[in-house]
Order: sequence, then C-alpha cells, then structure tokens
Amino acid sequence: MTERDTAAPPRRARRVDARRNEQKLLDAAASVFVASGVDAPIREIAAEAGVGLGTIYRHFPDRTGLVIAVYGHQVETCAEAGRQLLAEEPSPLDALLAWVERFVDFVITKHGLADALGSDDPGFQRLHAHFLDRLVPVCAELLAAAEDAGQITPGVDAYELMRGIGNLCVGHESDDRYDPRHLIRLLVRGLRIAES
Amino acid sequence: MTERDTAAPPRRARRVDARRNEQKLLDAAASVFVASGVDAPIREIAAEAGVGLGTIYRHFPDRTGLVIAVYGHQVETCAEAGRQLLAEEPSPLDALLAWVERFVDFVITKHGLADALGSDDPGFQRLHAHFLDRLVPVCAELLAAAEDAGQITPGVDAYELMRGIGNLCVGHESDDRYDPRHLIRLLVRGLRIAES
DNA sequence: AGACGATACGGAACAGCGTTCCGGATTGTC
DNA sequence: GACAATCCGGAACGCTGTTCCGTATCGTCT
Repeated sequence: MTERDTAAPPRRARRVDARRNEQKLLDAAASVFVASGVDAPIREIAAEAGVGLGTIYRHFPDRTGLVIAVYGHQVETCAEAGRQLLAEEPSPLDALLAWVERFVDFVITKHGLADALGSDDPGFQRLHAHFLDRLVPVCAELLAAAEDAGQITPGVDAYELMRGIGNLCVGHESDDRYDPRHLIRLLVRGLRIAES
Repeated sequence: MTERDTAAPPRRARRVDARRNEQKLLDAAASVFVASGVDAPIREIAAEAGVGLGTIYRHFPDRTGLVIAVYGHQVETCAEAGRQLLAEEPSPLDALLAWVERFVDFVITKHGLADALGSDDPGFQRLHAHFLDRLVPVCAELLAAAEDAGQITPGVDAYELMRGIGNLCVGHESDDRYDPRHLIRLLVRGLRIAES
C-alpha cells in the first residue's frame, strides 16, 4: 500500500465553487440558527446563503448534518475541557460540576438546540446521538474519578446522566419559570455521597 | 340572576349526532394514541373514527384538545392520589416519592406522551401547561409537607420540579439505554436533607 | 485557446403535515 | 311536513422536508 489509501481511485479535488458554497452555507446556517433557532426551515438557510435547495443536500445529508458542522467545534472544545478541568479543579467532583455547567451553558445559549436534543424527530435524534458519542466518554471519565475519590455514589451511568442533563434543558426558552440549572445542580447533588 | 348564567341566551341542546361523533372521536383517538402515539396524524384519527376532518376541528381545537380529553381523567386521578398518599404513606417524603413514581408511570406508558410534553410545538406546550396546572398544586402540597417535616431542603419550586420530571421522561421509548426512573430517583434524592 | 467530461447548481415537483372553509346533509322544532 | 339551526365531509391552502434532473460551471487535456 504505497498509495495514500486502500484501493483509492484517483479522485479529483473538489471544485472551488463547491468549497465556497459549503462555507457560505456554514456561515448562513450559523447566522440563521441564532436568529430563528436550529429548527429553522431549510429554505431560509438556502436563501440566506444565496443558494439553491439542492446545494444544501449536496453538502449535508440533512439539517442535522448542518447543525453538527456548525456546532461540532464547540462540542469538541467542551469535550477537551473535561481533562483540563480534572487537572485544574480542586477535586474530581468540582471538575464534574464545572464541566456540567459548561455543557449546559453551551446547550442553553443556542436557540432551539435544547429542544432539538429532546425532539423525537429522527434527524434530531441523530444529532443528540452525535453529541453524546463525543461527550459521554468524557463524562464517564469525570464520574470515574469522582467515584474513585469516594465523592459520589457508584454505579451512575454516564450516558444516562448526559441524556438527562440534555433533557432537563428542554423548554427553557419558552418558559420563564423554568431554569434548568436549578434542577441539574439538584441532580448532581443527588450523586454526592453525604459527608457524614 | 335567576337564570342559570349571566345573560345566557337560550341555547338549544347539542344534537345527538354531534354527541355521538364526539364519543367516536374519543374512542378512536384513544385507540390511535396507543397504536401510533399521541403525535399521530390527525387524518389517521379521523379515518379510525370514520369521520371527516372538519368534524374533529368542530369538537376539539386541535390535537392537544383531543389528548387532554382522552387523558384528562387519568391526570385527574393522579392529582387526587396526592392527598391520599399523604395520608397513607408513613412520611411526606415517602408520599412524594410514591406520587412521583405514579406520575412517571402514567407518562411513560402512553406512547409518545413524554416526547410530546417536551416538544417545542405550540400545541403540545399547551398540553404540558394543562397537565402542570392541574398537578403542580398537588406537588407543591407534597413538597410543603415534606419540608415541614424537615425531610427535604426548602425552596424547591414545585413547577420546576414537575417540569423537570416531565423532561426527564423524554426519549425513553427510543433509547434502551435510558431509563428516566434512575435519574428521577436521583433527582429526588438530591432534595433530601442528609440525615446526619 | 478550445473542447469535453466530470462536477455542482438551482428550483420545480412530490409527499405529508395541520388547519380552514363552505356547500350540502342532518336534526330538532313548530 | 317544513324550516332553521346545527353539524358534517373533504377539497383546498400553506408550510414543511426531500428528491430529481436539465443546465451551468469548472478543471483538465489536447
């Protein structure tokens, strides 16, 4: 295998207009997402980018792909923050708390993202799955550290916890009386081993 | 005001076919809801009832109204169970736990209901609001009792708690790895005052 | 430079949804 | 039996996401 890839047919490089349109779409999507939420109509994004509908589907499988492309970097950043917090914070539990807080901030500040994560729409479920795939291992690491330190009750599943935290964020935009942070803090408090 | 209502014009009673169709719709809706979930297409319910689309909208403002009509009774039952549990259970906290468990059972056993409660669809938000209007006072009562008994930390908002519990139920159907009950127990554990 | 094939674009077209609307059928009353 | 009030059915509208293909553009090779 002296070739760069196994049995790779000599593919031509992508055309410049394609690359340009992809960038236009990412910019437009980011702009529309903050203005109208991540569930904004596809046509709105196409219009904002000055591009046809077909062009969107050429570059992204569906809106979920677009959302992942737009916010993927921030998810990555959040994931990487896990290890760093574990090193910086005074205790694993503190690290866990800080990390959860950071994740919640990320989700809450994106219009409609929290609701999208809780949606039963198949597309949005893929979105949730993608986020979780990246973040659950980090959460698991933090949980394990806190467990080893004897700070939290063992046997808590990272996937379930992440999923629950995401769920608790649902609906925060359309309801002044509901602040997810309260309950999330309460939930994490429920993890703690009482210091007797 | 010897009349039954203030300035009530002498309204004729509803026609028998109207009453019959309403019943047919309720039956059909209940059947379709368990088969296809509460977010089943309106047309499906109309077909099941052997009725036109207009007939649905004549009797119910939208699908939300239909859901409320179908499940309203069970919500009522759940609400009434609050006081009873408070009398039966050994302690207010036990009553709260049992009541929450009962509520979660209700939500979880209805196809798509949990997801509907977490939906950002305006119609479904009205549904959530209706459920909460009826149940929040009950939850508040239970919370207050547990607070007075010194069993839980004070200052927990019943509305927020109910909303959070509803949210935690979201997505349980489409995800084997996620069991809302775990987190809900954990959450309520977070309420508890550590017995030191 | 010119031409030709690969690639990408645009938007019409389709399917499915909730909701509205009104001509016509049904019902209760006089 | 006749006449209103009431109610029904389903076509039609507007809004979704998604697919599809004729056309335009780009990169390369002569």
